[in-house]
Amino acid sequence: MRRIKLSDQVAEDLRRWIARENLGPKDRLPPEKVLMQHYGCSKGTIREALKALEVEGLLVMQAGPNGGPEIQATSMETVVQQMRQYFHFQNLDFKDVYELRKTLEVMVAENVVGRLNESHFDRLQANIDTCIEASRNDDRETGRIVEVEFHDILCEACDNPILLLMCRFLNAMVRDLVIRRTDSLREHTAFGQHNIDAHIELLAALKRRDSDGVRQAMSQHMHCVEGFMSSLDATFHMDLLSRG
Amino acid sequence: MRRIKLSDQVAEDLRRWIARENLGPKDRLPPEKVLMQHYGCSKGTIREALKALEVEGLLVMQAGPNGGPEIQATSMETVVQQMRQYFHFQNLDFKDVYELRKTLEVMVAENVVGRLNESHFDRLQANIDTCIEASRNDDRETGRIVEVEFHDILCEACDNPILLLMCRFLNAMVRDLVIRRTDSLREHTAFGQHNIDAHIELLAALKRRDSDGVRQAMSQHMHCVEGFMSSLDATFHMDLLSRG
DNA sequence: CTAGATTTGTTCGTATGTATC
DNA sequence: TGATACATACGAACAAATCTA
Repeated sequence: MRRIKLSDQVAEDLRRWIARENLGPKDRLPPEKVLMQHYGCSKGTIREALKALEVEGLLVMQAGPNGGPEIQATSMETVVQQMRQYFHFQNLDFKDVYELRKTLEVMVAENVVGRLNESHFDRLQANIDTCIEASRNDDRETGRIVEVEFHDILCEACDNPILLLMCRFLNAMVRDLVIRRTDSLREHTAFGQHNIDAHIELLAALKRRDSDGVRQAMSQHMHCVEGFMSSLDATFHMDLLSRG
Repeated sequence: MRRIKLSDQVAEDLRRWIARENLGPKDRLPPEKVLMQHYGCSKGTIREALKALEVEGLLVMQAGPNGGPEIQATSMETVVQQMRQYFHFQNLDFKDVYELRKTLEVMVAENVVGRLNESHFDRLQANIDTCIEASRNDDRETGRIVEVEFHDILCEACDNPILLLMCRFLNAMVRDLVIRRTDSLREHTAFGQHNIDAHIELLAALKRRDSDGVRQAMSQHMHCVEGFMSSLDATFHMDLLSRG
C-alpha cells in the first residue's frame, strides 16, 4: 500500500472545494501564498497540486495583481486529447471507429435538423468549397482533414452534449487514421469525390429540413466511407500522445 | 500571448519520447536527477512535468532503488473520471444519457452474444442474487449501484474498446444520477423489481445465445429504465469532480 | 533483520518574469 | 514610469520510501 502524496491530498481537497462552493469560470482560488498557509505546506507541494488541476483543464494560472488560479470549464479539446491518449495503448481497428460512427453520426444528423442557423449553413458550404478546391489541386492531406471538419461543424449544433463529445472524439480518431498515409492517388481521388457529393446532398437535405432524407444520406455516406477506409491499409500505429 | 511554461515543454517532450521510443507498461523513464541534467532545469520543473503525465495516467512514480517514473497504460477509470469532470460544467439531463444508452447498450448486448464465458455468467448471476438480497432488505442505495454493475460486467466482454469505454462512462453517469436521491420507497421498489426481472431475462437469452431475444430484452429494459428515471426528479447537480 | 544505498517527496530561501495599477 | 502582487524557476537540504546485501 502506497502512501498518498501530500500534493494529491491537496489537489483532491481543492476539487471538492470547487464542487462544494459551486465555483465556476472566472472565479478564483486563493493565491499560492494563502494556500501554503491554509494547508500548512510548502510552495512546491501547492504547485504540484495546482498543476494537477491545470492538466485536468479545471484552471489556468494567472500572474500579476488579482491573479491566481482562475477556474475554467474543462474544454472539450482537453477531454478528447485524454481519450485519444487512452487508446494509444489499446489496439484499435478502424472498424471499431466505424461501428460507432455509423450509428452516432446518423443520430447527430437527425438531431440537428431544424436547429441549424444561417451561420452553420454558410460554414458548411464554405467547407465543401474548400474540399472542392483541394480536390482540384490534388491536395490529399488537407482534403481529408477538411472533410472531417464538415462533421465537426454539424455536431456543434447537436443539443446532446454527450453525443457531441463522442462524435468529436470519433472525428479526431478518423483524422488520426487517415492523415499521413501514402495510399494510391486513384483511391484518394474517388474518396474525395464521394465525400464532396455526399456532403452536398446532406447540406441540401438539411436546408429542406427533410429528416428522412438526412438520415438516409448520412447512413449511406457512412457506409461508403467505411468501405473506402477498409480498402486502405488497416495497420497503423499513430502518435496519439503528442498535442497539436 | 502567454509564454509556454518550461514544465509544459518538458512534459510534451516526454510524451513524444514515449511515443517515438514506443515505450510501454513496465518501461521506465530516467530518474529525476538524470532528467534535470538532460533538460538543464531544476528539480521542481521536472517534477511538475512528471506530475502532468502522472495525472494523465501515463506513469506512476516509484521510490527506492531501480525506481523512477514507470510507464503504464492509462486506465479506463482515469479517462472516465476525466469525462465526468468535463460534464460538471455542462448542464446535463438524464435524457441526454438515455438517448445514447438506449442505442449503445443494445449494441453491447448484441456484441457479447457468444463471447461470454462461464466466469462471466457466474458473475452476472451473482450480481442478480445481490440485487435480490438488497431488494429484500429495502437497501435502495446499494441496490441501485449493484444494478448498474450488471451492465459494467456485460460490456467487459465487448470486443470494441471504444464502445466499452463509452458504456462504462454512461454507467458512471447513471450512478451519479441515481445515488443519494431520496425518492419515494414505492418507486424504488418497483424500479428494483423491474431491473431484477429484466436482468434475469437478459441472462437467460445470453446463455441461449439468442441474438434477437437479447436485443429485444435490452431494448425494452432501457426504455423501461428511462421511464423510471423520468418519473424521478430531473434536476440534479452532482459532484462530478471528486474521486472515489 | 538490520544497515546502507538509491530514488522520490517535501521544505525553505531566493531570484526573476509578468501583469495590473 | 514605477510599485505591487502574483506566478515561475533555481538550488540546497532533509525526510521518507524501498530495494539489496
